[in-house]
Amino acid sequence: MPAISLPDGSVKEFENAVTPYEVAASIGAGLAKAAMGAFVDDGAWDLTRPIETDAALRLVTNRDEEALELVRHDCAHIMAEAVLELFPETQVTIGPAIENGFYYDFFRKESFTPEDLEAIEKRMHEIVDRDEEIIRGTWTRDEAVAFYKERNEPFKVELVEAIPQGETVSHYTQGAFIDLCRGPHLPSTGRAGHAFKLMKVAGAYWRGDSNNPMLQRIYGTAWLTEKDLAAHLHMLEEAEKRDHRKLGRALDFFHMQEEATGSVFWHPRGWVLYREIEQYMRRRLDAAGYHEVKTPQLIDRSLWEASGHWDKFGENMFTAHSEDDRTLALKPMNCPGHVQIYRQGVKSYRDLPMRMAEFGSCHRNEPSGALHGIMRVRAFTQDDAHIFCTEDQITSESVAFCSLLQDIYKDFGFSEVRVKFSDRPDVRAGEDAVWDKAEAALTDATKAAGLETKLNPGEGAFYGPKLEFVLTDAIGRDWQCGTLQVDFVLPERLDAEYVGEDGNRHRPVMLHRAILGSMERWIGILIEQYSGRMPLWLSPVQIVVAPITAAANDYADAVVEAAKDAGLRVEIDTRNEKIGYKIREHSTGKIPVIIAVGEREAEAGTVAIRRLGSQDQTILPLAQAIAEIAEEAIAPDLRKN
RNA sequence: GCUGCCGUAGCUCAGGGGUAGAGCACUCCCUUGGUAAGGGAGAGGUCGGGAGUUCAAAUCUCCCCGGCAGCACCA
Repeated sequence: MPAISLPDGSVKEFENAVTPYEVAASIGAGLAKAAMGAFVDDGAWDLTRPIETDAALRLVTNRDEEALELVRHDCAHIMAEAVLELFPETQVTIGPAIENGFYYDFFRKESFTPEDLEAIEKRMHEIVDRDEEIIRGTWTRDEAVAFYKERNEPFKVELVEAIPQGETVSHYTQGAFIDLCRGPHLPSTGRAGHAFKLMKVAGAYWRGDSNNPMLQRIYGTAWLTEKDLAAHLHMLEEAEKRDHRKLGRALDFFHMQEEATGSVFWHPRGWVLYREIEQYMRRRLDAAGYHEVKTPQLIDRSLWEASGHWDKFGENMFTAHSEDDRTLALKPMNCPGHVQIYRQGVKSYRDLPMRMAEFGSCHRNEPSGALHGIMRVRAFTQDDAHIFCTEDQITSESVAFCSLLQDIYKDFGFSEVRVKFSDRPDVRAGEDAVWDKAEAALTDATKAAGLETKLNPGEGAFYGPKLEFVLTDAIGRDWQCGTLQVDFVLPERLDAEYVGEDGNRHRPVMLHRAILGSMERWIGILIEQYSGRMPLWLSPVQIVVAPITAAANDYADAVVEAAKDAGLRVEIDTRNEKIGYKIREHSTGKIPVIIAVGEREAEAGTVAIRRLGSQDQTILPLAQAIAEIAEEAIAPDLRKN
């Protein structure tokens, strides 16, 4: 006689086992209709699965976030059913709900074509219309193995065999389709609705391992309503327009070409932006007590062997050969170089912490499939620094770094950065006690800096735990930008030391840290963040002066001179075109300020200012206008003083 | 690197075994116009590269290079 307690605190008693649906119905017909799933004692539960003991029940209705996950997961099953109906020779593997939708991985010799996707999608709608009941059942592990062996489904067999002996596994049946699944699911296929769309097919390795066979993954998006679906598709369309690759070309910032795969040709405008960011960072680092250095591009392989990088990343390093038969490597990172500078002369504990920064130009032979615009390239510049310090200084240095990073991100307009905390991997160097210390120091630092972190278990570097500061691009892909890593290994390998207070030699700790990560990636993210409409202080061209008729050209020149004197980046457009044409062109060119001047302004000594994104114009005296714009164009760090 | 798709003018794209197309951009001429495209004329391409099939290849086949999406990778 189960007693079911509800979120409002009430308790309902039932004579026999009862399903969440029946509980809902006992409360009201409307609720029963809206119910899609349930949580029983905080575990996800099918609406039609009986509850046999006392339990806390929470119903999931179409208003709850969890309903969306149910729909998406059901869509995955419906897609698998559709695929099997249309292509019976296919083997199904795994198909979860994901952000914005779902996917299912299939094994089939022939590739799915775009036409196949259309047919599958059509069949999915039919399956929804059939409103097949979705029925939960259970197997023992051995029954499940036998079932899939008989069906000759090796992928499923492998999945089931990974389950411990003696455990019960659940399966769900809809129509002729049965799938091994933890659940829960909706009561019937009709409840999934029609607000879904298949998006793309792509390869994906079985169990995420590149040594395994490649499967075909079909991605779909699914929502509770058609309106939500349309909104999502519209959002994707809009996001595409913010793509930094598109905007980078359109705004004449940079280009890339075959002869230098994965490397950026910076155009004058893009380079202004780059330099503005570099200069800003340089000021921030100077103020934070860093010392900037520059280390060689080509370094003998022996140093990379000593650091351990040759062993681990040798295949991804570019090499050059000298006349005297030495192998030189184009530096893929700056750390070993910095240790060489550190090692010059004897260091005392009084020299620590020593913060060594470099805008380090690095080359890595990234796999071709990894390249992506200027976000993932083979030649890039890190805003890298290494802090050599004592173990006691780890926490304070980390705290200082985290707050510096946060402040800088805010200056660039990123108020929300996600932080991943990657702790000790299975294979690692260093004593557990050292790891305890390093992880504790990092944890303290993030807390002190007010950062919330998400644990990324076992994903730390082999030499230490790390923080990853992650930003998101226009269409929701994650990119690691900043990082902070605690390293006890390299100082040992490259023999860095200092003389302590006790007169003995000690190993310093190295904190590897980057704020922007790579200049290239940062600029890519920045372009997408602002849709190319850069803030005034970063904008390569801050003002375009557009005379309305040639009679105003002389006055326009005077305006340009005034702007230049105020340190502004200004261009003039004296082309024989109408003002409307010039406005349009410079608006699509994302120029933040357009100053139009005609004979009226020339006579009055004023300017007509039009801001990007606004239809309005403001008439101001020239000197006042320039002063106001110049004030606004001051970099955020200089503004603070 | 793997799977799939793609590569035609500066850009966006159409075409498709028999003389290479559009819009925008570009050049010149006319227009001096008051806030998101004034009008006209012109120039511009070995159809990513190589090999093959064919009387004939931008078009079909194969190899290579590059791009896109996802997976794998990311010191």
